Amino acid sequence: MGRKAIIEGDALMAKLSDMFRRVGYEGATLARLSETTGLKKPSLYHRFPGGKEQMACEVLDDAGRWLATHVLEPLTADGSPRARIEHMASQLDRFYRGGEQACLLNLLSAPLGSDGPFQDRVSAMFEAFIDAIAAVVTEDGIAPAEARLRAERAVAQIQGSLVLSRGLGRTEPFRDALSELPDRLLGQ
Amino acid sequence: MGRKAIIEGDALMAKLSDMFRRVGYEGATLARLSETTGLKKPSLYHRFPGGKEQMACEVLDDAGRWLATHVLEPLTADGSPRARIEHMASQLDRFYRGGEQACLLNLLSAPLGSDGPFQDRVSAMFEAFIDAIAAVVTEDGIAPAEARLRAERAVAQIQGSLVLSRGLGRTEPFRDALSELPDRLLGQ
DNA sequence: GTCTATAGGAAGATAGAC
DNA sequence: GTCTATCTTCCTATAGAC
Repeated sequence: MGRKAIIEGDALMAKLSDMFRRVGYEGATLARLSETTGLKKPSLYHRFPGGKEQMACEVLDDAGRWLATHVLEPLTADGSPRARIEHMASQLDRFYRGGEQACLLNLLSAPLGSDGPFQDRVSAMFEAFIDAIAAVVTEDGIAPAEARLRAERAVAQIQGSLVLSRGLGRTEPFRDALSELPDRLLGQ
Repeated sequence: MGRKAIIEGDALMAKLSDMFRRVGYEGATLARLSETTGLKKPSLYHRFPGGKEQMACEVLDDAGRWLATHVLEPLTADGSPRARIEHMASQLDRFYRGGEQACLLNLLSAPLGSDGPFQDRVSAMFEAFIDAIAAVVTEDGIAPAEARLRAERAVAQIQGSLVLSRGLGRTEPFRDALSELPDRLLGQ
């Protein structure tokens, strides 16, 4: 029962993800990534031969899997559309730590018109998020085009509330966005 | 009528602002700032003795003045609340180049809980933006607390639509957010 | 699979000539 | 007020011992 000397897979990815979400891609230097994980730089390169870019890609893929498993799949489960959306809101609250953690999709987005190494992953994750929400809204009797519009607006609202929470230094905007989510998606 | 050899105040600030909005604070290296302005690094330091941090501060202040003059002050002008909000939307469309330019307030925000050199400016600008919108909504007969909530949501929607537009590589989310703005603020 | 030590280059910033 | 040349620091990345 001795304490693990070396960080393992899940905890490692969590530490890396934390850093990227806190200071962004450029701000996440190898020195900082090394300090937060307890692994020296050559050890990080041993696990991620592609360096920082590979770390960010794997962190993004990890977040994508968490999103799919804990947020999107439950949207197709049993229960009323409203109950499922409320469940999604509570999962998003965990995902973003009550609004204290920024979104990787914001921090790793390339400038519009260019294409950074993460752009395909980012846009695919946004699309998957929007599609899953739109499906539930459609299921509740809203026309598909209107449902998709509402889903896009909801995703934007969540992203923007995270930006605003960070900018204002308080998490109320994020928590308000979550609480407003069911009515905004299913209203009238 | 000879061409100016050296870039002047307004054009200089525009170039710097462009770069910060495209690649963020860390991505805006002095080499890039030098290339885009046509001024060598020592010339930039001559004009901004505080270096990159001062450049970002002045760019932020510049944006704050533009926001106050072209977006917020017209909100207190003549005309119906709806007409003023529609005018604000068209000014925001210019400000963000139809959704193609990111927002400095997003790119220069410090991690929640810490306080970067721009955090005071960023939160003050967000507050001013929210206050100005809330005042118009209140003027239209909405209770002050509800008006402020709507204003916060609207600012978050705009910010998030910019994030989403960048992530998806298309500007529809931003333009949709602008068109939805009047109804969302003044509805029922 | 981890480490110490270091290479090689780009970063922010400055000295001093013109 | 601009420039060439340079400084120091920090960055990503690797060599090679254990």
